[in-house]
Amino acid sequence: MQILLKFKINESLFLRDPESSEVGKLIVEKGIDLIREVGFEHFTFKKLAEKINSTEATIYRYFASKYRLLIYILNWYWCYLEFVSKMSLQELGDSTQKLKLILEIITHNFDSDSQIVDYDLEKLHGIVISESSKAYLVKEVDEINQELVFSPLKSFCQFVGQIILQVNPKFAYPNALASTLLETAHDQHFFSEHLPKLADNKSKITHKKYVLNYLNFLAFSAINSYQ
Amino acid sequence: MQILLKFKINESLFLRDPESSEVGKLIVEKGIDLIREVGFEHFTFKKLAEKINSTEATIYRYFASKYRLLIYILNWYWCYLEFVSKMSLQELGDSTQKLKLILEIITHNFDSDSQIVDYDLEKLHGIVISESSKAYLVKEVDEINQELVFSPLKSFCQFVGQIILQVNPKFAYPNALASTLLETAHDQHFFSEHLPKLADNKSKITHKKYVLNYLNFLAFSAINSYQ
DNA sequence: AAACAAATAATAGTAATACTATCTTTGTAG
DNA sequence: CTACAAAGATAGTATTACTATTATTTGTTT
Repeated sequence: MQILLKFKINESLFLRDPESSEVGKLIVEKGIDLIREVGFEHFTFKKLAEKINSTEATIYRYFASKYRLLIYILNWYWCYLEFVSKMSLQELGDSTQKLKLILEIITHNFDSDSQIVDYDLEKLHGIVISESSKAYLVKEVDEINQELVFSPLKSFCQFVGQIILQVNPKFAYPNALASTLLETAHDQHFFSEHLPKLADNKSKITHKKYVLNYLNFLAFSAINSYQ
Repeated sequence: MQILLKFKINESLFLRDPESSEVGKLIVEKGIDLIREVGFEHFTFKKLAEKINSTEATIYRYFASKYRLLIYILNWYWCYLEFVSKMSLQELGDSTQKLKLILEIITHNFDSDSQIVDYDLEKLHGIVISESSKAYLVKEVDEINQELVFSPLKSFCQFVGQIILQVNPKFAYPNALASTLLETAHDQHFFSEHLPKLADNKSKITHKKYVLNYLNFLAFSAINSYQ
């Protein structure tokens, strides 16, 4: 079975809905490729226009800036995370097992990925690891936060936070731990790959497996420690 | 007593040593102010030149790019962290107390700060919170890492890792936990201030105190959990 | 089939950014 | 007093992040 996911993305992120046309879809799809290839700092609409055989002006009719395109892409990803989590969790009754599954999804140690055909999830994961914090670590964070563009991220973290509370109702930091696990998943993947002294991936396991093991340890030692 | 700290910063980060002249010192000092004020994305050498009544060309004689200046500033900060940690820890015998003190230093809940007069540590802390991950989350990370510009960061994390091992010699993730604590200190401070739903600062305590409490909980529940 | 609007392509242009180059002035060391 | 290095003043280039204008294509209605 192939699944095509469509999420309602905050309309303030685009000028014209990229899902509404072929060029629009190309902008997002090849945008992901290009950001991945050159990094967000070197990514420009001009280069993207060349890649999709279109023009800068056309891309600007969809997105006001490359920054908004990045947040659009991340919004899609955060919606995907929450959707896949909720779908996969239905089968499970035990909240500990639920949290374990969420950590698998966060670290991309999860195979439902292969059935989803919208965007290349591997490339998307690469962007999320290196670029996602650039979405909020900006001077304008409070203004853009008012536009609700971080709602999907908050929503996902609060969903994870509720499952953490199911595991231990007395736990004092459900939202903080949820966001810490997500951020640490990105950081440790990046460190394991590029700055290995900031990680402890000694055995020759994959970066993903290493991160999954570490997150499991971190999450459950925190949750199960008596408050 | 007033303390003036001088660290040996990696020479590949500058073209001319900014410590060697008054303009050089101004570039770093007012650079910290300006990055703080406008954010790294909006920070330019032209604006900095105006602020110090000098010219772009002069700044370029010290630093090849604004990016190198940022890493220079972060290097100073990482050296400061390790230095202050090592100094303060001499008095303590208990390794648990040592780690607690390190968490105070990381979160800036520590008063030796006031005696140090080189750079404004509060402003520096602000930059570290919002901009430090931009130093390594770039496409060029592997090349610049070869220039050893991340050595002070790695050195500090490994120092903290060793103390973690003193607390629990069986602990499997000393370096990962050290880097996680540092990054989480920044993330949670930022979230508590700007995206509070990603944190759990319910009571009306300061961001710093909240982060300190959370880090203490996170660190010791991880370290004391049986491997 | 003609008429229409909407989207896109093609092109040009602007202000700001990230530099590089050159030439002059200034301050200090021998 | 000379020399020489640092800094100032000025100019210039390529790229970036846009905005604007016009022309062409495309799909839809009548």
